[in-house]
Amino acid sequence: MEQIAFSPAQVIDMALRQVAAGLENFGAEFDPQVRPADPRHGDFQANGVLPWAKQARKNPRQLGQELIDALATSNELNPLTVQWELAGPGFINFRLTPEFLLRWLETYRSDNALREGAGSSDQGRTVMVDYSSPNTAKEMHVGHIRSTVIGEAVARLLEFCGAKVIRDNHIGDWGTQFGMLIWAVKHHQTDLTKIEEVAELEALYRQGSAHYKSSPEAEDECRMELVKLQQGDPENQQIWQQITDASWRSFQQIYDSLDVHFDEVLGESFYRDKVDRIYAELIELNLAQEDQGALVVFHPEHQRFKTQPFLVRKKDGASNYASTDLATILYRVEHFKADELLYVVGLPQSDHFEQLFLTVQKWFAAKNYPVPEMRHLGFGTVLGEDGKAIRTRSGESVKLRDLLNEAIERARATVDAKQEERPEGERLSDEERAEVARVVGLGAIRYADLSQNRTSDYKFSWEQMLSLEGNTAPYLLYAVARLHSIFRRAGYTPGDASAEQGASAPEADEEIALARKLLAFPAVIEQTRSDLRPHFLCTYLFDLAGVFSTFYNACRVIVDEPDVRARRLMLASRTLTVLETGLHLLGLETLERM
RNA sequence: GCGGGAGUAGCUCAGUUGGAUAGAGCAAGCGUUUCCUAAACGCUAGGUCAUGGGUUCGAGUCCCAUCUCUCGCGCCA
Repeated sequence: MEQIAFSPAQVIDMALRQVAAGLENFGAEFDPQVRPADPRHGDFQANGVLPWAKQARKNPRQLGQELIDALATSNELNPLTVQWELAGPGFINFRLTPEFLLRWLETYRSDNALREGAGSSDQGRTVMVDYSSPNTAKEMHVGHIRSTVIGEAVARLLEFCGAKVIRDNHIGDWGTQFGMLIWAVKHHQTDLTKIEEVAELEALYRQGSAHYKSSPEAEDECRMELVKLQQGDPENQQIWQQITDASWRSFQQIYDSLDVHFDEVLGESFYRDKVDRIYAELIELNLAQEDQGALVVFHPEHQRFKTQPFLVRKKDGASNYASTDLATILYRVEHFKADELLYVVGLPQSDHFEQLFLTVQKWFAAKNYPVPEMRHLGFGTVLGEDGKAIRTRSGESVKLRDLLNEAIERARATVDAKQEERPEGERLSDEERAEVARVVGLGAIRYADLSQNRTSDYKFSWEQMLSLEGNTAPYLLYAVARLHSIFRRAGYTPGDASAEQGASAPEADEEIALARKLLAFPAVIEQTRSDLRPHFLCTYLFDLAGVFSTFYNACRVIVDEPDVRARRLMLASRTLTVLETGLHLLGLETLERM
């Protein structure tokens, strides 16, 4: 039996390339541009003939005809699994047959099967994802949610595609604020080991900062504490360590609730003894130069960076985030053998990363170090209802913990309201309601963030993200819960092969539409992976849930005809699997009841 | 001043890198439940894709200009 490929689009793409390579009017460099198509036209379309014809100054219809004729005689594609035709100005439309849809659905029946199917694309690749990155002694706020949530989704996606992923939290645990903090700790006899909330550290910081500003002598006192810390004074070192530990205990609570776990937490302090080598190599290679007392890198070939400096060492000799970021990249390549480095950091820092990557490329090339693929996964700002960066009424940044708690509370209110509408016997227990509220509330925040294009700002709206309608977590979670309910009632376990025994190929319009949507999953994963924009996956899951609802409304699943019932159970089961797999990739938990 | 990002339906947003008649959701209006979760589904209406030029078989997407908003631009990260 012929093997069923995970990605039909890829098979079509390869077949077209193969055929084109042997044709005089095409060639090996022909890119067929296979894309998912509007369902009216087919499952996939190849657009590549048009630009090719344009460049060759030939008639696109004629070239297209030549290509599909050759495809027909080549045996690259089996006409029993896929049919094609030339359309419009020169598109080639491909339509998968119902028999193939059935066989694909029989093959890719579980999360594991999907994982295996997708897992070849990044096999053997080591990717480090740098995300979340809070500063110690400071509360995590809304600004961290995007980095944390997007970073986690990206990490999961890459794992799904077969990469070895190293999650690294590059915390801000070194800097001038520690002078003030240490001073405050010493003058308030604080027991840092008892601290569980960063808020207490923030209070200390405010005291230290107030003192710092009170007089020139006070300023010197704080600065002295910083100098002692930097010189390795044991007492200050210990206080610093305790501040870091206390901060981490607090962060950990949030990470636990979000199910985010890091493989490494190598903050700025980790690299402080690794920056001297950076200075030395950059100077040796003539990449860096002294300028106004500081060490800077210019990029003469770059419009802006020929004059806008990349400042790698301050004039007082101290390192900054440019130097530690450079040291970090070297470490990630030398120690972790990373092939790809991803930075989930806000878009305002794009200049920094552009300069950073440019510098690394030149430096590594000159030193013959392997140059990793580096990408800044920038994201937009979270805006309040007024369209400005989100703040509390008093003008402070919104604490992440408060945000998460409020989401759960609001979800709980909705859960309770919905329960009232149900008959007595079908209501959830108090415990179940709490669980539903937790999953829906946290899911809503996460999904609202991920379903938005990463690079654009987005408006934070409780009403919208917790809405039961539209492209939201509650809608999708409900679709999942409903599917579970179907199987409970029918007395089957989702994915149970015996329930699907003897399934016939999809027939009704709604069945075919659902099957085709399910088969679009591989292409969506590819697209999401290549751009690392989770909202592609979100849009797909929302569409899938909608197509399923239409199917579910039109086609009764539990019917008498065995083959029809088997195929509908199979469609329902696959929808459930794809929805759950997708939501889990995004970092959402799913529910069996709600 | 230089540079980045953005401007698509009343609102919130998609639009797979130049492809087929620009799509969703909310809000508005109409309809569907003796039937597997109505937290659902179907239908209607809603557009000069900021503005003006240009490139070509073809532009929301590319190039130029203009307007508006926003964010960066030497010792914070």
